Amino acid sequence: MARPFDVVELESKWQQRWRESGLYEVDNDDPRERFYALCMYPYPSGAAHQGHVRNYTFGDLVVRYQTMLGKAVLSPFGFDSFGLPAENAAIKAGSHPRIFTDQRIEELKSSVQKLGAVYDWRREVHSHDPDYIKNSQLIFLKFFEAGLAYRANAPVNWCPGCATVLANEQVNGDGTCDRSGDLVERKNLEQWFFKITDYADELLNEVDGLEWPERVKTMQRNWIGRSEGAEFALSVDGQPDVALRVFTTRPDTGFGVTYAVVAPEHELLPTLTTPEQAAAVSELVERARGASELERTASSDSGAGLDKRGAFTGSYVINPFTGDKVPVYVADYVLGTYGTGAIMAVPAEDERDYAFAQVHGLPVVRTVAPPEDFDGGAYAGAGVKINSGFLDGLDVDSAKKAAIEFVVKNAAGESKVNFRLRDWLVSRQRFWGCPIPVVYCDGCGIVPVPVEQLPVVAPDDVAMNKSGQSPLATHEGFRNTTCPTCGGAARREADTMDTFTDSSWYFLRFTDPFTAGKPFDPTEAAKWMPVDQYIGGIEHAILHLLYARFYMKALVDVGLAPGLPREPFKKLFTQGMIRMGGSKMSKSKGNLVAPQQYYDSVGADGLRLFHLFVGPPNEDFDWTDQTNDVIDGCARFIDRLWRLAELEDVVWRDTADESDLAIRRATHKTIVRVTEGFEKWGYNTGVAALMELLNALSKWARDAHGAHRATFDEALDTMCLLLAPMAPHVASELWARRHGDDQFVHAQSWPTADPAMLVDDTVTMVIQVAGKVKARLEVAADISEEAAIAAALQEPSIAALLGGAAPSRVIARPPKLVNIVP
RNA sequence: GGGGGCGUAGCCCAAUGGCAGAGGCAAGGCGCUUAAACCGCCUCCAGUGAGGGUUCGAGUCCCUCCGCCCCUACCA
Repeated sequence: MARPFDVVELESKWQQRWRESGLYEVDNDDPRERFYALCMYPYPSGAAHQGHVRNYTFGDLVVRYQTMLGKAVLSPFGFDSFGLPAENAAIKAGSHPRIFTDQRIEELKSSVQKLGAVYDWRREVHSHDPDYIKNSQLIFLKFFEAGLAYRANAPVNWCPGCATVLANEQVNGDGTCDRSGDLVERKNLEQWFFKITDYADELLNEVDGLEWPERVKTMQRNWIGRSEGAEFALSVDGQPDVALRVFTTRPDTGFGVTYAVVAPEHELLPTLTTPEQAAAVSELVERARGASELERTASSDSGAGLDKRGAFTGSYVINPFTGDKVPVYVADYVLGTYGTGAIMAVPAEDERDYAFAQVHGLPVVRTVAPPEDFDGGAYAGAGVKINSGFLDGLDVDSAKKAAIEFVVKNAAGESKVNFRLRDWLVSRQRFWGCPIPVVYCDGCGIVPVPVEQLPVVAPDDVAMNKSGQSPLATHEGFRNTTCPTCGGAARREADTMDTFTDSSWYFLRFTDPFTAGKPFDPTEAAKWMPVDQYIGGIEHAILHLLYARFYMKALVDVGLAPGLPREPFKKLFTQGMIRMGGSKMSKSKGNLVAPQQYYDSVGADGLRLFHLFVGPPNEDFDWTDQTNDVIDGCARFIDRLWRLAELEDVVWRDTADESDLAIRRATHKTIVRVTEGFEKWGYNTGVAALMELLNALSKWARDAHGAHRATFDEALDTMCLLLAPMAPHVASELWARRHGDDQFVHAQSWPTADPAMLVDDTVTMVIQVAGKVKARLEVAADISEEAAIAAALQEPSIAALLGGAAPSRVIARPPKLVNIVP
């Protein structure tokens, strides 16, 4: 595209001037009202792609807009610089992940700066900086001290491709690794956990008060997965010392329990298995152990394969409600990790139990009367209790309460709340992460590394591999140490922490990156927290946001963040994703579109305007063949504005006339529309409003009728101000050309509309008959209801339609509409 | 299976329950030009996925269905 100015030169000039001006460097004691705007800090994967562009454009808009509203806006940037891709790349290249990472950081930083996004770079943070590592470790030790970090042998998700353990959150629904796509295996290992489950209730309850997208809030609630019910014991027939504890959300269905099921991992399974059934049970257990999650969850609807996925143990338990003996099965549809790992099965009121019962020929006893027209198997809805002894006639909710009372008295029961949320497994058998700061001593056990010895930093000469063993474990110099307590020989922990631990507190470090010796000074952090506006992708709706919320609460509780709010992010905005050819634009899909070519042609401003204009920010959009044309269109808008500002052959009039009034009104209405766009994340309509104003202004200024200077200046200055957050470079340049080279448009106040300019003298009033538009009338804007009705009825075409008959009803919404119902 | 979102012109998208069109892209035309591009001006195009309901009035609210997308899932 031929541009009326040198876009590359202009943009780099202003980027330099912003840096030099320090306009967006804010100090913690800034007297202005504070505002903390934050985009999720990125993993440094190389030069920016359109997803970054979109993200940081929105973030920059918030920063520049809030600044023009007179606030001190904290706008920090940093890098989530630990992680697998760098380690894998280093293994491949035979180099060190730090080299790779630092390179990528420079690339991403440079392309973000070329976007014209402004940050307080003095506060830049990298997760892999020794200082950051030290503080991450200090937090770990505080968690350990408080009992929030613990070590346990646990079945874990092992990804053979990544050669590491994964958190539950990193395993896909089909049992594959979120990152590599490999099938995840189950292994028992000694691992470090964070006790996020201690906060399950708080994490759930406080979701309600967050100004977050409903969708994200729902996802958080579902992930935490609170279920209310009862836990009680089933006594085992013939084994008086053994009881099988089960959890249910439907204690009211107790009379319908026709069998029980334990998970293949259940500790009582050997006790329950009779010699006759041993072969069948062990076959089932082997199958379940070897089976991937994928196989294990397959065909759950159809019931196909269920015969092979369950086996009778040979034992019976007593249904405490009926006193009946019911068989105990082992089946892989019951999970060892949820509830007690055992269930009471009620085929009549649970679909999975029903499908299993059908296959294994187990009886079905209804305890809730289904609706008359019900013809399915299990009925899980509301209704009246039947076949349920003392519960008969009750509704489900009352019956639940009564049944819980019953099991409390008769079956060692209690009402119980279970969560789907598990403790957070933070150990990773990888090199490029924050080392876990503990040592193991034969005499003293687990010993935390003393704070004054932090950070524990990995040596550079570690052989990285994918053997599944932590690379640090192979480095004798690192591994062998002395016990801080007894001075004897000890071994360092060789695992590193999940990188989600780094991203769980970086927003706090940003508030106070200068304090040494601790993660942040609470009084400094309290000046900015919580983050007023957090911006990021929907892909972080569960993991990152949940972990960060947990960290915030835990940091307060362990005393590192006294006085700070327990929720870190007040408002959250999740941007829509960019699709291309039907799938998400991503590095792994190889369908990235780099911004550089656009920086060179339409400029960052043109590209920014495109991302703002293409549609609502929270909605996805498709990058198509037509997209480049639309981007050109956005640059064309900038060019048209430029030419108008530089237009020389305007006929200037000395006095204002009616046409000036129209332009002034258009100008002030545009202020309202663009401001609303900023407040309601409707940038697309804001850009459209600016285009509209430019069209009107351009036509008016070029007309032989001529323009009045003050009107023109007001309109053009207003456009520069409104565009300052959206297209900051060209807005800066035009402002400086109009007001002097030392003038910054971004140091100006956001314009406010004159209310007098927002009302028109006359309005087109629509006259409807029975809801259909029949006539239009130009009326005074302040017309009364009576006058509007009178005018409508007097309108000849309306009078003719009514034929002299009195209308049965007239609805007037002056001055816009009168609706006559004949 | 559960949850959420979307469906308006050839395309992207606007419309506090009140005239379906603000803006852009594409297409076509005119002007400018030796010509083209650029630039300026103009034109064209849908009755809102389907069907019900509420209302004086529905793209908008409610219900059913269709299509596409995202998230989630043996969680007892």
